[in-house]
Amino acid sequence: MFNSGDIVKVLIPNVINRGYDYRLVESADIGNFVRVTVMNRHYIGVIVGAGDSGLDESKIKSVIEVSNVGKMSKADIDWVYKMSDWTLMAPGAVLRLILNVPDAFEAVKTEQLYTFNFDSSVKMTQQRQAVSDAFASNDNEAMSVKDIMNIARVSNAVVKSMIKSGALLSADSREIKDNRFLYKYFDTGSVKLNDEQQSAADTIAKALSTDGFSVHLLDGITGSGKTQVYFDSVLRAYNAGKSVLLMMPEIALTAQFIDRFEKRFGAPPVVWHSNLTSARRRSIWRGVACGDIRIVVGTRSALFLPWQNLGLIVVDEEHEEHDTSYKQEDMGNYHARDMAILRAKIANFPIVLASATPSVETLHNVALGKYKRLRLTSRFGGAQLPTIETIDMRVNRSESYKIGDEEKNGNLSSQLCEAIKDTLDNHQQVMLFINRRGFAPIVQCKKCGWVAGCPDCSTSYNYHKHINKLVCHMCGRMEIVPSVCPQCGNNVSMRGAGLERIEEEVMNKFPNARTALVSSDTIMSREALERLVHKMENGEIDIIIGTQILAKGHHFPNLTLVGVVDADMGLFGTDFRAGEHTFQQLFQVAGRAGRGEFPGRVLLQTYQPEHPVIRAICAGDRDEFMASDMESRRAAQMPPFGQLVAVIVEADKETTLKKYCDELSRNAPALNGGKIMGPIAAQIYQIRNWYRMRFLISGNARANLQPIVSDWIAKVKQPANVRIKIDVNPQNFM
DNA sequence: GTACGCAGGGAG
DNA sequence: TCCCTGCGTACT
Repeated sequence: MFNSGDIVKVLIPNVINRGYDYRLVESADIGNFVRVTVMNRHYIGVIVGAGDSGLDESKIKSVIEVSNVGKMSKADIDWVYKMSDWTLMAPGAVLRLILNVPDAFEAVKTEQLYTFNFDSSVKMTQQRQAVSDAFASNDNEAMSVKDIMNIARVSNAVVKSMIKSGALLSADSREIKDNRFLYKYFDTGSVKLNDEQQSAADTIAKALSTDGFSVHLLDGITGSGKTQVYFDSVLRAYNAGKSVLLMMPEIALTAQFIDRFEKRFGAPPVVWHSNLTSARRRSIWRGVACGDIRIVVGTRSALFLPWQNLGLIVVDEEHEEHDTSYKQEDMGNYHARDMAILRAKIANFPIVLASATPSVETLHNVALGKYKRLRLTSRFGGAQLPTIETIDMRVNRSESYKIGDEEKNGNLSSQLCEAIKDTLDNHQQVMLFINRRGFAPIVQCKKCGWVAGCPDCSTSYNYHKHINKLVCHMCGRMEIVPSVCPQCGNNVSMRGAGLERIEEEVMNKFPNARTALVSSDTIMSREALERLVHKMENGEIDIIIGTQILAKGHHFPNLTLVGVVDADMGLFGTDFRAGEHTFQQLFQVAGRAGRGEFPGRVLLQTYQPEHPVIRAICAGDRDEFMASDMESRRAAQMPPFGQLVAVIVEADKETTLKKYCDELSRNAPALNGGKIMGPIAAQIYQIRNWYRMRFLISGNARANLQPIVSDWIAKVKQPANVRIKIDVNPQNFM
């Protein structure tokens, strides 16, 4: 406890900051949020300890006020510094992840708010639908124009026109009541665990009662009942007075899941995700900060809520796919799973990882005895696993089709087409999986070979047919499609196959089938996805064509055929995780088929049926594949047997970049049992008009690479217009 | 991160 | 001479 007149160290977010000293004018404690000025601007910071700068008294400013909006726990402060050590982000930058709800400390502003008029007969466009979805995902709570624009990702013009047409109704600006998330949870007794589930639940219960750190891998295929097992743990921790965080992929936060939660606990969960209104965000943040909200179900950013007395974290589906599209990387380079484990370790409580496809790293830790594995083997309702076969595309060429007089090369082999036909004849549903958005990945001149490329990124443009534009999948830039080649004036052609081209082929070959397209371009919100799931369940769709967005967790009993148009796509990746990622993706996709009373069939179109990944999928043998993948990583000293740190250097001029990289190379430290590789051009050399080079630092599993890297970077003076991104344990190598 | 101050160069 | 721009620095 500090008193008026004491000098305290305040960590400030939004600054490359290790803490500044301020003088208190009232008493406060470590963890209190305080308002201070930095260069005449106001910031909310956190008291992290006694002041130690040794600066002259006259230079030290006073704390403006101590906030009464809860406190940050001691564990969270420790965690911020440990994350900083691990990721090499400044502690202030890490704190920003927690203090990213700027108006949590502001009085409620008065703004004109609007509600959605669900009775309006205004014509629905895709943009307007997105607005409708935005309201639906917040229970039609009144929103400001700014909130609507942010959440629905539409322009001001769309909102204005909807106000004018009466699709949006003016609501009063009102004070948000802060008590709407104060649910009481109890066991409704609606679920009876089977023996296997009960034994897993008991093991976690024991860990909870002994009050120490442990990691449990809840390992079971979809439908094996993992959710009810960890629900048991959630309730135990909650009843013991602890707070509980349930992390899951955005896409899995469905109405179906919320229903299950409510059925088990008598009230809905507090849900935290990226599309909340600012009022809701503030309310939940404050509720968690003062300990009123003790269970939150959310995406990985929920890890950064100001938790009080956190006593259990559940990470459902640990390897959340990174969206490789142009969505801005929201919070720097960290791995949510590892940071969650770190958090549990600091505060000494158990953590549960639930997955159908655990990562190689996690299985390695199981093998080392660091994590405890709890297996669920029986599939609920006795549904059978699907049969998985390959179609060798070297001998089974795809069939062409005609549009008007034009003959087009197809992408679906006759074997796959026949299987589709049989399935449709049986009045069952088909899923076609292709992990590439748009119509064609390459737009090229047939004569001179010119390829349409994004001027700001070193990638080619993708052609998107439904908007008839060229789209850069790196930065999102769009351009009109050239009618002729800008170099030689000849015709351009669309090469390669994306989702939309497959749709064209399907509609041509199966004109009577009802198709639906699912990708991040067509499904803008969870509500849109749920509408589609609904249609699928009601049998209003025969063939669903989609990207990996389809791979996760939906249960379609009448879906009996899954066709993977290009199973090889992930195999040519250059990094050591390519095999694992392909396996997990195909494994999850395959799991979609035959989840009801009819057996499922999965067909993989491939040019290399002998590839170990493809063979492992067909054999349905996850453990076998993981074991062999782990062996090759051991041989190559790749994670988890070795460590990697990527240092990406970016500059707006190539000369600056080269000069700085040379300087770094000259100053590269000697590494005992490791090496520094590079610089090489980053996998994507140019993004948003910045040039990029990459160093890769490797070391053995016990090496402590972070201090070596940070000393190295600190040693070389960094010029203006150079950015450095340090990625410890990188998941991809862009 | 970002505000600010200084140095250098072009326009008047 | 004035002002704009680019770069470097410090922020408690």
